[in-house]
Amino acid sequence: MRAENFVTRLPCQTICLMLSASPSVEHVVGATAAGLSRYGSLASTLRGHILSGEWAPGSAIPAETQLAKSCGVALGTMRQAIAVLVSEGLLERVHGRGTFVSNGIGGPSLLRFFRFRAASPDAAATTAVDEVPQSRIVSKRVIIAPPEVVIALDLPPGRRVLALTRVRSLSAQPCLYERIWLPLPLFDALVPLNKSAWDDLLYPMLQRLAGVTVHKAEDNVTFCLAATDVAEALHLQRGAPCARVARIAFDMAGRRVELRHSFGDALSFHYTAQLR
Amino acid sequence: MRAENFVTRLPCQTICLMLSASPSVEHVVGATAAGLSRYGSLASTLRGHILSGEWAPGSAIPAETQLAKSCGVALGTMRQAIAVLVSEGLLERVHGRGTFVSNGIGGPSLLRFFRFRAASPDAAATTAVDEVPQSRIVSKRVIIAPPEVVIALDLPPGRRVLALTRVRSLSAQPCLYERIWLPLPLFDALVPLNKSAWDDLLYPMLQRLAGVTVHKAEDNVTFCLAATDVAEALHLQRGAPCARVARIAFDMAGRRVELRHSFGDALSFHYTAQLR
DNA sequence: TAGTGGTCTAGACCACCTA
DNA sequence: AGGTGGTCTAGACCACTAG
Repeated sequence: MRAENFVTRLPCQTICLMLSASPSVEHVVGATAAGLSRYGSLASTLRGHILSGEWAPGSAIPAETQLAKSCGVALGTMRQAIAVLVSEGLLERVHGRGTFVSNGIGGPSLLRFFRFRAASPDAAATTAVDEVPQSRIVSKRVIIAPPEVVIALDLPPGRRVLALTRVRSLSAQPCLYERIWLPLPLFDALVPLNKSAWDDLLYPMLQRLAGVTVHKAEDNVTFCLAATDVAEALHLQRGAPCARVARIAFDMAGRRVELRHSFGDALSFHYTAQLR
Repeated sequence: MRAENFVTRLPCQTICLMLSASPSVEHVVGATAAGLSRYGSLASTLRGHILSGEWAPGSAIPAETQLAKSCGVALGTMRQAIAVLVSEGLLERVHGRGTFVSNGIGGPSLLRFFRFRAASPDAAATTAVDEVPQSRIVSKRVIIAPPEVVIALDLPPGRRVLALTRVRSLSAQPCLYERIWLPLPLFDALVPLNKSAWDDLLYPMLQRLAGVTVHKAEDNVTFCLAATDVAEALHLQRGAPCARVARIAFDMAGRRVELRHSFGDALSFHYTAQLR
């Protein structure tokens, strides 16, 4: 239970010493350094510390100078290793304060490209983005993963998932109907939760209760006609045009940790993306 | 020595001005004089060379060592400056060959997130992406920019634009109906072009005939009901559900150089985006 | 073989933040 | 004031690509 810095630094030092002491054998190592540059190996080592939870999300990692010294490399090399993880979004540097493990993406930041005209008559819509929608869990049950979920989350067949449906509202106006699938046993901790115990934002809950940090997501926008449950929840006619956003969320290790289908009234929906 | 630092800093700015050779780069000068880092100033200088056309898209820039020497800075500093432009997408480094000015984004790469189910029954759809749609210009005329275009392209009111409509087809099947607005006089060179003289891909034409490199774009996805012209072009019922992608394209200097509204059958449309 | 970018070092000093 | 990351130097050697 000792997550102290001194303890965590030892394996790094060991590996680094091994690499530098016998240059002729340095490519033999399988896991960390397989024909990699030195800063690449260091990046892998640091990544390991993050993924193992040794360095918790939000916490500061040791200073560059300290890391460089304990790994026996020049400062610039260690900075380069850190830069790799920064570009991956795993670390964040703050001038004068330190380098921190990323907290992942929050719920609101994922809504940033997902707006509703109804909430803001003008096209600017920047104000509406800041408003976090209220969420109400409609149903919650454990099921065997349906084929579509098995494929999207790359699960072994027969795996159980926690299936949620919820309605999200802006200014008490229902605007999104969501079906969410969370793989088990990863999210076992969420199964006993009462419907009313869920927060408005899911991802902070996943981090707090299951230790899973959502770090990346892929959205797929399509169009469909409202099924009965969608229509009822959004106060639409059955068969009304709907926008559907299918999202796959990834954790820091790149594992697929959530599939979500969000439905909204097609005519009051827009989605923005940057290319390049 | 502190004195040494001041001494070494002065000649750099002198040489940089000499390199830029055109005092008309006011956006550079303003930023340079302020408390910018040295590599930041160097980056601005390099950017000026690219935006002025002195370094043409696709061509190699001088070697790092040479640039560093002529600017009187250490190699590492020049590398940092180059890295800035690489991260902006203006430069691309190729190990062993050189550093090249970016050619911008091609037409196909902008279609990468814009796919049609009809063309590929299964969800993978990677094959269909490589297929470049055939384009047929339906109409072409010069008009005063409508209010929406004025806003989207940030034009002075009363400005003329070249307005195009075109139909794009995959395997002879019309799948996209596009309205395109190009600001004048920037694209005056395209005005006299015959309808049949247009290529399937617009952006390479913009570069070749008007010297404008499209470098970034922003897509906004919404849904609407087909107007008469859209419906006819796509062989749909009037009022049928349509996906609309409103795209604003930017050139290397960040100017808005195109507004485009692309319409497709909503039921055979999907759009993918990565978050973070 | 010559030229390019890529990696790495061992320092120095600067800018920023917190206490 | 003391710690953090940010900038910069002046070298060295390696890896890749070309003629």
